[in-house]
Amino acid sequence: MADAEWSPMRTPGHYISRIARAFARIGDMRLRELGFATAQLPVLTALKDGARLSQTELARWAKVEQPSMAQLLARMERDGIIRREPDPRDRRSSLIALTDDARAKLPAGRAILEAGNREAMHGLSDEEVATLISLLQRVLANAEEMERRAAP
Amino acid sequence: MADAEWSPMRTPGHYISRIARAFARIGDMRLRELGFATAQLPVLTALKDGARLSQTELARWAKVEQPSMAQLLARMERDGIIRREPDPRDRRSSLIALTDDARAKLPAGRAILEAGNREAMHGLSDEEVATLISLLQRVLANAEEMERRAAP
DNA sequence: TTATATTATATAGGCCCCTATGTAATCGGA
DNA sequence: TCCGATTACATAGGGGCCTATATAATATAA
Repeated sequence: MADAEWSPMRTPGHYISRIARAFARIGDMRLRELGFATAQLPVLTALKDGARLSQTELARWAKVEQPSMAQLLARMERDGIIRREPDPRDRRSSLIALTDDARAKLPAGRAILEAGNREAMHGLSDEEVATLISLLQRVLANAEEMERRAAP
Repeated sequence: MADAEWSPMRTPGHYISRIARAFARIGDMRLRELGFATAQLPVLTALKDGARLSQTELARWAKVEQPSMAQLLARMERDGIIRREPDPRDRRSSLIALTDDARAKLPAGRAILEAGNREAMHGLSDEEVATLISLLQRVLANAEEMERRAAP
């Protein structure tokens, strides 16, 4: 940061950040015709078989904070992707389910995403993809450990 | 997306997205004491030796769109990190430079980030880190190629 | 030299994520 | 049973990224 030799632009973190943004742009562009977005994927997969989950359960599943999920669900409800039903067991909570309309589009969405993933891994052997996933899992575990130590 | 077998949560893209968010949270938390943020790193490194660059040059260097850089620079100017001077050669443009105050904090910021990078790569051999970087570079190249083909 | 690109910023509008905090309902133990 | 702790959700405020579009200044070509 004060030395010409050190380059934070060639660090794994910076590559990861650029790839994350690029994947989001590409996925969102391709899913737009179906009315989906990449941020919705965890919700769509959690609810795909007709399951009904609470907002908190969805937030935990998607690994985002509760207010992030609240906003995402608000947009998805506005766009007709999900529907809320009161939870008979807990008056604080609602159960969230996919609309039939959204459910009907899931197979097309899945096809788009699988094709995108294949393109993104183009030129990498199966073994290299497995290596990449394994290294990413280890780095993610390190990051989570760093956060755990900072805020127990 | 409609099949119990397929899990978009175990895809390289999703791991990458989670790592990117975790790194940003950790880096921002640690840099806060200096008044810096991870999004500012490309700007800080580009200007560290007293260089003066335009907004467009900084956006290209940081690999973000021009309005993103405009907003980032507005926050950095508000926070006393950068200063704008009119460009004598082009009245549309300003030249952006670090304040002395920000420059004085760069070595501390660099130390924080280098320590964070080491922790994030904990348990990975030098060779594994090199492999990870190489795989990420190839995936990033694929992603950029996908965007180039979609919008030439 | 004048009309036409092209370029540098600015601005508007939106998505997605975060922290901090408030409110209401539920749970658990004295 | 009743009260304090926990839990579910809502809301406020902000960072950071994006696309689309407007405006002004510069560059280029007929």
